[in-house]
Amino acid sequence: MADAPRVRFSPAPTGSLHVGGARTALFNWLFARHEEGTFALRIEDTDVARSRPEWIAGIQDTLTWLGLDWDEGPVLQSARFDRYHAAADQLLAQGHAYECYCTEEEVRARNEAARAAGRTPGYDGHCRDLDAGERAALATEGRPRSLRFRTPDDGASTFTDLIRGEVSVEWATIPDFVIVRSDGTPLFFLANAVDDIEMAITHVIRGEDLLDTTHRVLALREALGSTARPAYAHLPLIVGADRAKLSKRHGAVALEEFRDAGYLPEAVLNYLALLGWGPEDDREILDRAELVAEFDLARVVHSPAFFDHQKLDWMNGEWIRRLDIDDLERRVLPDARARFGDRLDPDVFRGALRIGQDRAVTLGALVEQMDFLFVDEQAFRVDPGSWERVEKTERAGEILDAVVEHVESCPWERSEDLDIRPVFEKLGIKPRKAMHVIYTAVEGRAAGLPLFDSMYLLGRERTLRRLRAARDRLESGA
RNA sequence: GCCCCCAUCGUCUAGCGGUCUAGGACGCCGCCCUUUCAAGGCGGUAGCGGGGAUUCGAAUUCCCCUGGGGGCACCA
Repeated sequence: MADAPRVRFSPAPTGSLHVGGARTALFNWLFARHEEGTFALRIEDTDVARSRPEWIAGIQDTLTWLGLDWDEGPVLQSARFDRYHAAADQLLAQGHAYECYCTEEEVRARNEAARAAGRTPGYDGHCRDLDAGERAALATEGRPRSLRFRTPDDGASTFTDLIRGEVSVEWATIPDFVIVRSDGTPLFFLANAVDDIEMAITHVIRGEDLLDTTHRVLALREALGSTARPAYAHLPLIVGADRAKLSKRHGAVALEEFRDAGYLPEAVLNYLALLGWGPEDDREILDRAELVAEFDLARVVHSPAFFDHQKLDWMNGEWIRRLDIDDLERRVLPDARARFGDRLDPDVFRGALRIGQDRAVTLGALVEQMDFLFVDEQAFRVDPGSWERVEKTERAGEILDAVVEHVESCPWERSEDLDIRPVFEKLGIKPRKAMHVIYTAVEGRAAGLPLFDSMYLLGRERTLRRLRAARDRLESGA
């Protein structure tokens, strides 16, 4: 067990957990569980200004919702600044880092000038080789002092990525970078390197957008005297419809949005796992245990994956169908209570779940579909688009009359009693042509829960009232 | 501009030199079922970016091109 792997998920708490972060967390977790290693949570909040405690809590809540439990942490980098300062002092003393007196504005201005001139941007080494006198002079001017890491002048940095194989880059193309801000706070590179060393991280699994930074972190580790190197695995990016890295402008990307819309954690987990990875066989629906059993970094694909909401929808439906009725009820109840309050009748609710489970896409949509059952009768409204269709339907009034007559007189013991197909048959109208009229009248929209059960759950009185209301409205042409 | 990564149906992917007239899934289309439909069943549409090279043989190996993406912050 000496070499049980240790991995970490290390988000920056500058927002809620989004799709890309969740996928990174998932792959780390799957790897740790499959290898029976350790999964740690580390919060990279070195950017104090942009980090917020509520985001830290939110990220933990979302991970918990997904069922991604961590064995260590959360380790907060903001509580470990002394470690980073010690490391910075060491690097400075050994000449791996130097004091830089350029202001942020100056550096930015020179970068922009370089870009405009068609030259490669990046720190130009302005303060790289100052002597003690020059440094003292700049310091007495009251200039801000940051610390920069001195990258090698020549040679190349090479590491073997578990997914991509050997990745190499010339040091000459990597400029010196800041490791301690002028306000004294450490930066990502430093904190990341120090913590990975101290936490004895063996495998770093993260997004491909960090591929280039790996060279810098590796150089830092070496400068800090670490002889061990973690294995790196850079996951392909998740992209939007324009093939660019997924972000807010692509729509729903925060996991909380999916949770609130009624996506099941099982489905989200399952879908995310299949984004850039898959088991050896053809299975698409896999539960947590199956994912853990099958997970293998070697099977992670190399190219970016498009986040397909449609496939997620399909998968969510699959997972909803797999729930037993008690489980389904437990998951939907809070939302239904919030929506319907006291009007929520438990028996009717359960009945609605039974008939709705078969075709539900999200829990949220399912609750919305049963709105007509719990709405205050005065507040019952018909969807305008559906009503338009009713108005265009031939003999709609006649159909309503006939159904009213049927509902008035038929037995009312079971939902089967409410089979109104014979009514259509008598009228010589195909149910498929005009059934939507009754759906709209009773449920308020053309597409909804199965009709006969719905009418039965609604009760004879309310069903009749709505049918008659629709009849009257049709007549008055309102 | 420079550096890096990537490249099979619209999308997610299987494929790791012959068994590929390229398989599965989502979507889409059609048909069936049916209580309209957003469920179910059956079927269909659709792809190896281009050019060289290696080889008896290339989706699979190598090179070039093209295309896409990522990075180049006192963000992470």
